[in-house]
Amino acid sequence: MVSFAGFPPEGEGPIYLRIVRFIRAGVAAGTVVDGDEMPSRRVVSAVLGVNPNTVQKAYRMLEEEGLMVSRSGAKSFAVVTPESVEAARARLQAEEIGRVVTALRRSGMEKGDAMALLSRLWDEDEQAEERGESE
Amino acid sequence: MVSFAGFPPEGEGPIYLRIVRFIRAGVAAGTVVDGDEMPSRRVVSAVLGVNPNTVQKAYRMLEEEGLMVSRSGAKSFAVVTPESVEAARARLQAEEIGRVVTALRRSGMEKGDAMALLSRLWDEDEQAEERGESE
DNA sequence: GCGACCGTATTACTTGACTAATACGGTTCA
DNA sequence: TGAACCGTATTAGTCAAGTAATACGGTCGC
Repeated sequence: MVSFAGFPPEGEGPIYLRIVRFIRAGVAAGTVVDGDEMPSRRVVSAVLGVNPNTVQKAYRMLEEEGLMVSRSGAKSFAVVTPESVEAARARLQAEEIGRVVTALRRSGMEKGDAMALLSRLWDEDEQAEERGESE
Repeated sequence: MVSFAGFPPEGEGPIYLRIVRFIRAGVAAGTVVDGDEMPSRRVVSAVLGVNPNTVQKAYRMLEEEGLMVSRSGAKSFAVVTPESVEAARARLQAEEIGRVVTALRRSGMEKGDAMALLSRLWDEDEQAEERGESE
């Protein structure tokens, strides 16, 4: 059974996305294995103190990513095929960054500048989120 | 006088940010020169069919970036110096990467992985161009 | 000085994202 | 079969961002 132990009580961003991240991290870390039973929406909602629909939203997203399967009325299970999961995520991420790489190179930016810019913006984004997005 | 001719009628994101981008692009492209008079909030609002406060929000942001100056009761003028041009271009580029940073962080990626991915994609894009490929 | 225009501040409306409340039908197993 | 659990759908409440409505005081040219 997939465990939600260690789920950060406070965190960044919407709850349902934090759930998605948590499971994805578990998959990436090997904590979640193929065929693992996922706790029901109601159980997770009780543990986290949120509404079952919030968990449902997360589970739906995970299902669309191919990381779990659900059948109406029955239990849900994790689907972990490391190659396809990693490949799919890497493709999405590469797509995102690829557009920017092309745009930045076209504008005459150097690789080192782009790296530094990414690093700085990453930290800023992190701090902004920790602060609650005000400025 | 800075012109809003060619302002895209439809576009992505909030209106005030599109205005900011439009002016930044003009500064970066040299269309807007130093000391250029900026059309008043009311004039721009009439041309674009939005509320003066929407323009005000954009102008305020441009002022904070050092791209224009405003005095209560008087006209507003563009400030174009080598520094401000560089600032405008940097802002445009930062916006590009900023979107990716948010997307990648939202997908649960670590900073180190993002840096590595950017580095790899940059090299690939470089090599693709050397080979004379087009997209 | 005074009218016309300017930038600015305050307040309220609209919309979408996020979450919750509630109800419905399917599956499982004694 | 029926009780207990499951996933799912519909609807409503909450909150922040974006935009609008309105009013205020400053600047400028006649």
